[in-house]
Amino acid sequence: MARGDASDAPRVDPEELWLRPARPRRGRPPAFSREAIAAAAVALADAEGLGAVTMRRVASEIGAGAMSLYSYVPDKETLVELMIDHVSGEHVVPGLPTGDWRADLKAVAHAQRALMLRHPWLPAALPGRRTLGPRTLDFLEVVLAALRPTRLDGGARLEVFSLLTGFVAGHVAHEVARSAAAGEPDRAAAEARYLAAVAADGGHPELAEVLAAPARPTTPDETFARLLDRMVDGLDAG
Amino acid sequence: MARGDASDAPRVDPEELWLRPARPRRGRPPAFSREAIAAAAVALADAEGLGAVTMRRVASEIGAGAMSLYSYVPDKETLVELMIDHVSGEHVVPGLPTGDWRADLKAVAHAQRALMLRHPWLPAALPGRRTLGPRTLDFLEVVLAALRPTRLDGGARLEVFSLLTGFVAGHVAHEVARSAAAGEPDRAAAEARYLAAVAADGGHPELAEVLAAPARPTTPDETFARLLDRMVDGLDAG
DNA sequence: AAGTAATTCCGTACGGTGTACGAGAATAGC
DNA sequence: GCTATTCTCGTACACCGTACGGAATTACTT
Repeated sequence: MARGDASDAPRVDPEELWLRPARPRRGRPPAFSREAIAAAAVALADAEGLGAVTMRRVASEIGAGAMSLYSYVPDKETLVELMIDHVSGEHVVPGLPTGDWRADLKAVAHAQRALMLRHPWLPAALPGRRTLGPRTLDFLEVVLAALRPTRLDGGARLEVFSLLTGFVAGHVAHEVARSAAAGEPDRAAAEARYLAAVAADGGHPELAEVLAAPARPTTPDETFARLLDRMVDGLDAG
Repeated sequence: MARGDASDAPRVDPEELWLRPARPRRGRPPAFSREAIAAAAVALADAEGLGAVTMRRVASEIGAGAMSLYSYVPDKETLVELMIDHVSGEHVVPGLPTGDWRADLKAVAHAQRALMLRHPWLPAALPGRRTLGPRTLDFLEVVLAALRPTRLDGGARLEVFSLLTGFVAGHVAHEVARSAAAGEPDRAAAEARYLAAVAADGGHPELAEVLAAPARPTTPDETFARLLDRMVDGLDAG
């Protein structure tokens, strides 16, 4: 990110954020809802990228004044948190757990990837993550249930969850960047020339060999499935 | 990231960036070097976080006017690229390959983690990555060499490299966030209360069980090593 | 020696960002 | 009706990346 740092922010209380009282008894009634705001922000990010998600932009999209958002959200960072949890509601995998934890884990990972391809800004937004929202916790719950047959202890199961999420996010980020680069043939060609030049200097024989070998075409789906299989099959059942 | 998007940027030619002519024949001689600029930016990011890295700040740190940096770098994004490649020179793992590719891969991953702990902004900066700089290519070369005994084809070896890097980055990002949160006991307590409240509502039995189980203390090093072993041991040689 | 082209240096300025502040508006309880 | 409470949002500020253009400095050409 060229994003700000994560080391000095005045974070928000997750209790305040996620389990807020249903309605204040007094005062002017809110004209919008966090749900609606999150939905608008997500739509914006989907259409124009995370960079287009601005307080002013989101507010105007929803028909509100710029500063009104701050009644619902203390921070822009929190808005992003809301967005993440909003889309997290989408990846439901019906029929889990099946008892075959490896298959379940793979199904979950495929759902995560589908979600991230649908919302390409997600992998980039995830690293700054603060707390897990309710939708994300629902998802966590499913993964933990799927991992029950492994007899891993609680901590280890949480680790596997974050390992899996991190893997998928990293992979999809790569995938998205790659497909974006493919849209600009000039740049792709320049990059290829650069790598070729490096390979030609003799200092990188392994790289040269890899580049020289004809890359047989594989679809992104196949590549992901292959890597995922490698990873999941290697996980020890404890 | 709450960072800008990666889908519409006017990228820079990697040839222009990385294999620039040694010196222009004419014109005023440069007062600084990309190396020095990158070093200053890295020092800044190490000390105050990636958010403190602004063009003006870096320039003043080096004793230059704000706009002078644009003679060396077309973009702020490119500056970050420079920073990444600058620190990539640090993770040398002597004596590779040994022939035991799993052990080599683990050693490499540990070196990567050490690097990222030394430069906590790195995991956050990585997702926007454009091209691989020379230092990073040196590192890639080592990993490819280590993977030679696997007889994986070139594409698969590149995949393993990015899988490994992504895994380490994701894990360290988590680690850094966690240790930052530990510095604010109020927030950590609030988060714990929030999770306890969610667990208490009965809708997340698996989560409740995990939270109820006493977490036996493990060091971050152990945790990382365990996850890494799980992953690497699972990689197929084939 | 003089001129010209190339390159770096950097002050100024512009549009855009997150958000602090505070004055108004709308509601509920007393 | 009064007051407390909450949402609304115009204005303002500091800061960001960077476009622009003139001054400074060098090397090549003549």
